[in-house]
Amino acid sequence: MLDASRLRLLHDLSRLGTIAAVARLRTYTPSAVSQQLAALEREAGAALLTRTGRTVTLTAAGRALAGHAATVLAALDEAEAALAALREGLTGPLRIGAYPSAVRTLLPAALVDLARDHPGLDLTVTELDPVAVPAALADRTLDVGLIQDYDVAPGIPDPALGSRPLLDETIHLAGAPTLAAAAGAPWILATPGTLCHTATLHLCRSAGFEPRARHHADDFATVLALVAAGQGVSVVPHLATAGAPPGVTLTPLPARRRTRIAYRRGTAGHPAVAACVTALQAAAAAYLPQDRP
Amino acid sequence: MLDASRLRLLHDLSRLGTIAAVARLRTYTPSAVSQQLAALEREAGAALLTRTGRTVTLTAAGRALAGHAATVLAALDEAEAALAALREGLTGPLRIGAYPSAVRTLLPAALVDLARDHPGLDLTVTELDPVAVPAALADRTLDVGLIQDYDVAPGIPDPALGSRPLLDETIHLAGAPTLAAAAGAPWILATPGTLCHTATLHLCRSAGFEPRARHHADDFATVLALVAAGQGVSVVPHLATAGAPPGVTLTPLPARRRTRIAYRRGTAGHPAVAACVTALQAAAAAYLPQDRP
DNA sequence: GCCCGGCCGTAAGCTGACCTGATGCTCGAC
DNA sequence: GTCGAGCATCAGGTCAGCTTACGGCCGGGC
Repeated sequence: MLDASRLRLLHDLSRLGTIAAVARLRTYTPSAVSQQLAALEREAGAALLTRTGRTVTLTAAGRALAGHAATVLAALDEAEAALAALREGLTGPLRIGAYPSAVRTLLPAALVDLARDHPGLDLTVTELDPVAVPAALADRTLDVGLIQDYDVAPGIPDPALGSRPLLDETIHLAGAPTLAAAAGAPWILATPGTLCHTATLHLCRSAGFEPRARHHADDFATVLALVAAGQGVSVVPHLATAGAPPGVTLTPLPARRRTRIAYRRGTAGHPAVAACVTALQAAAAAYLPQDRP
Repeated sequence: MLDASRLRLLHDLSRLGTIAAVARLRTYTPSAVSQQLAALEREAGAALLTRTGRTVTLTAAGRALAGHAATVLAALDEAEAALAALREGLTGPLRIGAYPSAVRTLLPAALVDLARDHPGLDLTVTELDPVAVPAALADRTLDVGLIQDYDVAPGIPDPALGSRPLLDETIHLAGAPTLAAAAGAPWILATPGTLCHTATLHLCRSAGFEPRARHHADDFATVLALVAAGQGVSVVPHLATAGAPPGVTLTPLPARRRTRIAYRRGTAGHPAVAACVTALQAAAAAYLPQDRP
């Protein structure tokens, strides 16, 4: 019978690409991972990976088996979720990943609720960009994470993840009355590669111009402070406008940012995940009434 | 992470009922099984079984986990089937279970075809009653098995198994011109517990009488020999009438026996299983034209 | 062109998991 | 009451699997 922990290593390899990365993720030595994958090849009776250059790539059989490994791992997730659902109280670790502005606004209320209702839970919050959430969930570095989706740059849903809607916010232009007026102004952009950066680019390009970057800041509080100091213009979602410094003009734009709470598909039935989803949805509902377009 | 081989032991236990039986099936000592299940309980964080009298029963958590274990094992089956499908030639063991009359009639032709087309296959045939086939498939004692279903006593399909139709035969009364004439005659019955025995009982009872058993024989060739010797009457399916001794009157009855070829759901995509299914269906087609009602 | 760093595989050695066999207990049947 | 079946625990030996150490290979940088 194929070994599930070896299948997990293969599944990790199919996402990460190198044995060394898998070893770092699982806190093994690369040697151990290499040996386990070699054993899996023996079990499978087929070559699963080939050395290409100084790295390895999966063969067709390797890719096929990695796909089936995802199914097996999801089934194991479901089994563990079912066990957790049968246990008396909610206990154990729950690792939540969210982007900075959510950590400051939504998370505190949700964490208080969760800690009050389920004192046995061991909550850990990690701040990270939404684009890194799917990988972190697959890595089992996170159990729950907030992902985003701009209507101007819709994302493709990950088939390994389930998700529930959380927020649907208006995007505001900060520092200028209209997008046309902001076209020539200096912009405050996020670091390239983040979702925020690409969404801003999409927004400006669909308005017919390329933003001229002057400053780079990921934190919206920092961004708004720079705008208040007259250092440039930027776009911020509704959630970030709560504590905006006075004197910053905010103009709603015809663009929306949707936030969803995501989890591995197999853990959908896990009571801790379900409790976290409801707590976050309750916290989001407290913010929603302020953002009716 | 839950261990798949331990989950398999739990799954076995849920079907077999005792740790000793699981140990016999897996050729372990009961001590090893007991230790592995104890380790699974530690992993699961819940009591999975309780001692009741001198045996054990599953708790609610144990039953739930056993159900999920079936899902995990099916996913592992599918992964192995996918690997086998990618391999060059068909190799490896294929264990076929069938009832005696099929072993004599259908199997030889199918085995010849299979051995010719796939010389790498290691074919093993086991003679057993259809009622034992689902358990043997679940035990992994068999890979493919013939199951039966009388329209007078329809069976309930096993959700863990897939199947394909193979034969649909007329049942013949042997040794008497009509069922009414056979009511008072001595009967040759199969051993109680076999599907054949219960089907005969159903047939007689729906005709309004209880068959009086005189001889017990499971093999239809033996049954027909006894009928030819004037020792009693019996019912035999079409497949068994091929080499009937002369002088035995055979009367078609308004009852049919359906034979299906069954396999574990996860192995549906296994090329060896698929090849066996097609070979048996081809062999069955050679018998079918003789049995148009 | 050459060196260096990262990646992968193999060999050796040690720790720990796991199976066996023995022992003791409980329960049910005769 | 005795016996047998079933299960758990304990001691002991074996083997899988990890780490460490080492060598080969490729690609980028000076």
